[in-house]
Amino acid sequence: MPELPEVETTRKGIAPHLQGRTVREVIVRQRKLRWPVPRNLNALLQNQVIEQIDRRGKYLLLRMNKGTLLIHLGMSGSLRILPSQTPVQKHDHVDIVLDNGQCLRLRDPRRFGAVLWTRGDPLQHKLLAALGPEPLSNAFDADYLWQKSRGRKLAIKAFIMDSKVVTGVGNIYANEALYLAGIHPGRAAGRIARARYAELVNAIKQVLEAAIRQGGTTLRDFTASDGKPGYFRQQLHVYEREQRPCHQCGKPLQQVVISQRASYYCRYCQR
DNA sequence: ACATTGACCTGGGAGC
DNA sequence: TGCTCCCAGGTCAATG
Repeated sequence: MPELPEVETTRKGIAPHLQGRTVREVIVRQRKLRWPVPRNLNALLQNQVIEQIDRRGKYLLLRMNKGTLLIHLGMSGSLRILPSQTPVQKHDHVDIVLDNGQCLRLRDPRRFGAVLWTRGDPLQHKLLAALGPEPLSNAFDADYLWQKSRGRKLAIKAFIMDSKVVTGVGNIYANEALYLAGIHPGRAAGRIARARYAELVNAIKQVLEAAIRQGGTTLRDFTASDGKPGYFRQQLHVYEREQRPCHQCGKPLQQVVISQRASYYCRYCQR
């Protein structure tokens, strides 16, 4: 489900409820996620103060006094702030109960998400250490992306969805950014000029920023931590719009599969 | 080093 | 109603 804008929307939603609170109890109902949830999570977290909530790519970082809880939402994960007595539903796997009677509840039907504990610098954790730059940071610019693409033969769409190249760009926003930049999603990454990478970097930043402003994209089931959907769907130009008219030229949009993922584009506006 | 594929899961919709 | 098949906001590990 969530790409960077949905994770950032979640972070903004939960942070005010968590910051400065003490963990009273952790309840784990299902340990089998993408990686096993630590057995002793309750013992690890109990009585710790949640100091700060950060995001790195699609990971949420709950920084506490003795370490950091890493949360990844996978394809179908969501986090809610609820009164801790709220009856659990199917796929509610983890509760972090706070000292004010509220709890942070993870729901994840497909269980591709992750909840991991790490001491020391969380950015050095195995899963985070190799991540590429944040797409909204200054480190992510035309020079970086162009340099990185030299000699690469894979499709540009797969290239920008590679978390080692840039982190946080998933299937929706890769499609949208390539449309805005006028680049065909199947074009080899190494055969795109530097000037076009400048367009692409701008498009990625703009589409992510706009989506964050709208609270993310709800296609099927994404909700923010308050249960509300994201409204960026109304501004999608190509994603899940095959056969519908291109917003620039009016001709029907195409759908193809690139690197096993559905890809949408305009054959006339994207080269 | 790079590119491709399979694997992990459940739910919802289409088609019969 | 119910079965089977296909698809879905991710990404790591294994394989050439």
